[in-house]
Amino acid sequence: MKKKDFNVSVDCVIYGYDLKRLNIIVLKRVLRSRDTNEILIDDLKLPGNQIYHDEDFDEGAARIVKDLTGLNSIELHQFKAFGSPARISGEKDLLWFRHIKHPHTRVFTIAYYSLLKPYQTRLALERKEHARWYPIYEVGNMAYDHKQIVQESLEALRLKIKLQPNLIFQLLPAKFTMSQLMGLYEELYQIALDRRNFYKKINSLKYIVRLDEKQENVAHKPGILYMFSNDLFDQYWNKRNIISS
Amino acid sequence: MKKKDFNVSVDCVIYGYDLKRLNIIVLKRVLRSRDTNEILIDDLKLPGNQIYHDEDFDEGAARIVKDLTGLNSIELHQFKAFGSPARISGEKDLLWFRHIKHPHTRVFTIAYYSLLKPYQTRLALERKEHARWYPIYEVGNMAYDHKQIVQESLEALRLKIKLQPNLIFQLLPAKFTMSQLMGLYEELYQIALDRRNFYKKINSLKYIVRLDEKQENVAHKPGILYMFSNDLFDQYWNKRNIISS
DNA sequence: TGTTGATGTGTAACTGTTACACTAAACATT
DNA sequence: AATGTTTAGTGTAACAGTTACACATCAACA
Repeated sequence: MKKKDFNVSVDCVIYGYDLKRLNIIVLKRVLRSRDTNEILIDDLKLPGNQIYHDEDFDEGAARIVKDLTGLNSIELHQFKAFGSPARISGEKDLLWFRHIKHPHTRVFTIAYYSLLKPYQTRLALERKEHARWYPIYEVGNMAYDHKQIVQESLEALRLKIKLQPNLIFQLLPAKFTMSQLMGLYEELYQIALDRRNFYKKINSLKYIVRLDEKQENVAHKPGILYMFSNDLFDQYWNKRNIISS
Repeated sequence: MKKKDFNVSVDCVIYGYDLKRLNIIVLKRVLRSRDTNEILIDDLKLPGNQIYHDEDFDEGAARIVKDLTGLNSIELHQFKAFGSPARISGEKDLLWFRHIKHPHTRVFTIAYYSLLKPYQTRLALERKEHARWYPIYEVGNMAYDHKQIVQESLEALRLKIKLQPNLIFQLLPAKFTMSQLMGLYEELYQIALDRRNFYKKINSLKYIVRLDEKQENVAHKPGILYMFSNDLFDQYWNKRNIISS
């Protein structure tokens, strides 16, 4: 790359599960005409920022999560760098760059995802960009190539959780029922699971411990509560077979 | 990032299996003192380059492989971006930048790995950097953070092949014996496998077909030759279980 | 007290994994 | 021609995990 007409940024796909649907945090991108006040752009983008001069990618991503949610020490997973020269070439994107920001430059972005509990999170709504949770399977077009970034983050997350199932509990409350865990698997992988087999499977995992408590105030038979133990996970988790069938 | 004092490059970890050891392509980095001709630096680095102004990461990586091996249409796998401000801070690295190249700037790199057959590959040795195959488990210190990049590429590759075992055949000749395939698994994962169980497992995979041929000119019982069928793989390959044990 | 709606549970067939030891084939050596 | 060397090829039994499948239970509410 000869001329330095480009920027490097970090974008985050932040996941949350509200016990019904899988959501991500999106920001609003709105542009009004200065003259007519007509809305020229009104769509969604991912939280992201250019990284600072002496900042690591991981630090940049942590800063974005912190600014947005106030949460420190959230686990971040870098999954891919996006840098196609064409990634900012849509009509709206060019318009946005022309009216609001710097002249259009090539923008590389290092994409991250992270997992958190939406009901324990207050979004920093004071920002002009109006952050909100959005059901991931309902996101339509987004700014730039952010739709693609979301899609690839989902694939990366699904894969990651197959390999490190402990991560899924970052999306759940500390105490959860079997149905809630199963519902999350069904939502994340968009499949239907058999309840009896699921119970059997989970019961065989030593690191998910059954508590002596039940759900309260539900209008049906209350579920038994379980919790995930990180210590037991570390103790029991072993690598799987090398050659997959 | 406020000042644009940085560059973006692509580095490639190119794997080859010579039926004995797993190798990667490395380049020599040599610096001699202008006055005394004393060797100041003599170590190894990964093939890599800054990307062109209008070039995709994938294109940049393809260009590196092409320049080095003459091979087109090699599959490339982006696995991580490295961009820590400290990644170029070793004594030798700073020396190298000072004497030979630009003033030291922050360098981001998008790292790729790819798989090829070393015995079908002629390295472009005319380059001053003297490319060569190097057994991966014997690489010592490398320039910059390249040792770490190699290590992480290996982990990414091991994972990838667990999930997409078809890729492993890119490292083998079109016709191979069971022992060769098993040897590659043993080398890649640094484990010992049981031959009978391995044979049973492989025979159960419909996409690995037994040919009516044997090894020739070997000083022992010749092995039966097998080949991998991409078509059959696509037909039979299914996703595995969601919740890993 | 009955209705509603989600929870909790067992078995049998099947599939894949593990551990384990001897014979066969080709070439090399004498 | 006989022998040695080296690697290839093969089966079984115990075990572990996966699948498919139907009915009784409990809490809230009307």
